[in-house]
Amino acid sequence: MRKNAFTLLELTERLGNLIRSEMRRVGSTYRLHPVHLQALSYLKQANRYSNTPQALTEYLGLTKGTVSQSLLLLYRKGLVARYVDEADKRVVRLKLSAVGKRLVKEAQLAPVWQSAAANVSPARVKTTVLVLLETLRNLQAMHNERPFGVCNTCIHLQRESARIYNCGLTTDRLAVPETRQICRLHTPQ
Amino acid sequence: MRKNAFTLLELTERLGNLIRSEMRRVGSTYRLHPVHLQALSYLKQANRYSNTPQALTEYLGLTKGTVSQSLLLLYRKGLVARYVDEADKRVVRLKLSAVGKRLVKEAQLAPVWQSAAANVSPARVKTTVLVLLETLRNLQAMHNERPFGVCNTCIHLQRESARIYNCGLTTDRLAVPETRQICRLHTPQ
DNA sequence: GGTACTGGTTTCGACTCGATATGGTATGGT
DNA sequence: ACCATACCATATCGAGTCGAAACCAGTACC
Repeated sequence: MRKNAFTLLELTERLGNLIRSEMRRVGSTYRLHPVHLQALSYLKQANRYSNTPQALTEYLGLTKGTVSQSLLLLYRKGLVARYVDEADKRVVRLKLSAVGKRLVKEAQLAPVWQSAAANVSPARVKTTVLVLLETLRNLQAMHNERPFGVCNTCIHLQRESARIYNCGLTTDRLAVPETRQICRLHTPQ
Repeated sequence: MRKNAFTLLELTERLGNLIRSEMRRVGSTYRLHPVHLQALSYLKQANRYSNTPQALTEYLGLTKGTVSQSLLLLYRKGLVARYVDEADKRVVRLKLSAVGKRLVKEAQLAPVWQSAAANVSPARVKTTVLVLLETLRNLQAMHNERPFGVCNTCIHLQRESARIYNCGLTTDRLAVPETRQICRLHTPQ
């Protein structure tokens, strides 16, 4: 099915453009570009290994210089806080400010999508999600990119007891809410 | 299934970003941005009602000023030709030059996608395509945007005989290859 | 202590993008 | 024939993206 793979590409491209347009529209209220909204949304979800400019750069697929610029803008607008890491003074830790968190909540695109996909059967949506996910993983693997997932689906997550988790890679103890965040060290099972 | 609709949004967004990155990479060879490649690819497929700056503007979801700029760049690089319409001298007709056509062929992303989706069963890919298409149509309808499809799936296409088609909207006769092109007047059945 | 490496920032130039203004070109009414 | 209005496209401006390359700490290794 070469033909359908091509259609898939076109559709995703088109939907991607639509999302961008929508982000532009929503973001213009705050004088923010799509990439800014994406950065904020990422930072809201990023765990402690992933809240750095470096991680954001990998996530967005841009260069570090570019991301540095965008972060500067977000900082000047008071949407993110930056502080240097104690252990390694080269790395900068990023955190959403209260205003930033509120903005991410306000600027959601999700509602529009929910109604757009409302008439599709849950089973079909699920299939779609799985297919897209597999395609995404494959593409990322081809480019040696990190998959960026949550701990539940990570090979390194170890359950010690009911409420205690460990990361086998960093040997850190993880709080339960933290296992729902996005990690740049994520390795799919 | 609110949750899955949200996941769908995230996945599409991520795949969209990946496509953009890839386009940036491919386009950098020719000093072109993603938007330029998209414009060229669109012009290659656009039928006679849809090869204008206006149509391209709607397709890309940008403003006419912006698109005018990008077209100027493509023109200066000798990738597209522009000439004024005889019937209505306000409108400009766009056409890929030989170089432009060659470039579109070279700068394909499709092969990468085909291998990325190679292990997914055709039936599942088909489901995915249908779900995404429906979502796209719904989103476009919500924003009063044009769907931009090919004649096969258009309500206005009339078959007169084996090889003769008509467009019921413009009352023009259509050549067979033309019915496979993208039309901005497309109305899904 | 020197050297290589790494995370981030800065600077530069080409380009996007929306907003606004402008100039041709139809169209419809009087 | 004339005018107002709508429409298609272009031009200009300013803020910002984006990659490339230079640069500047800290860190790690020997």
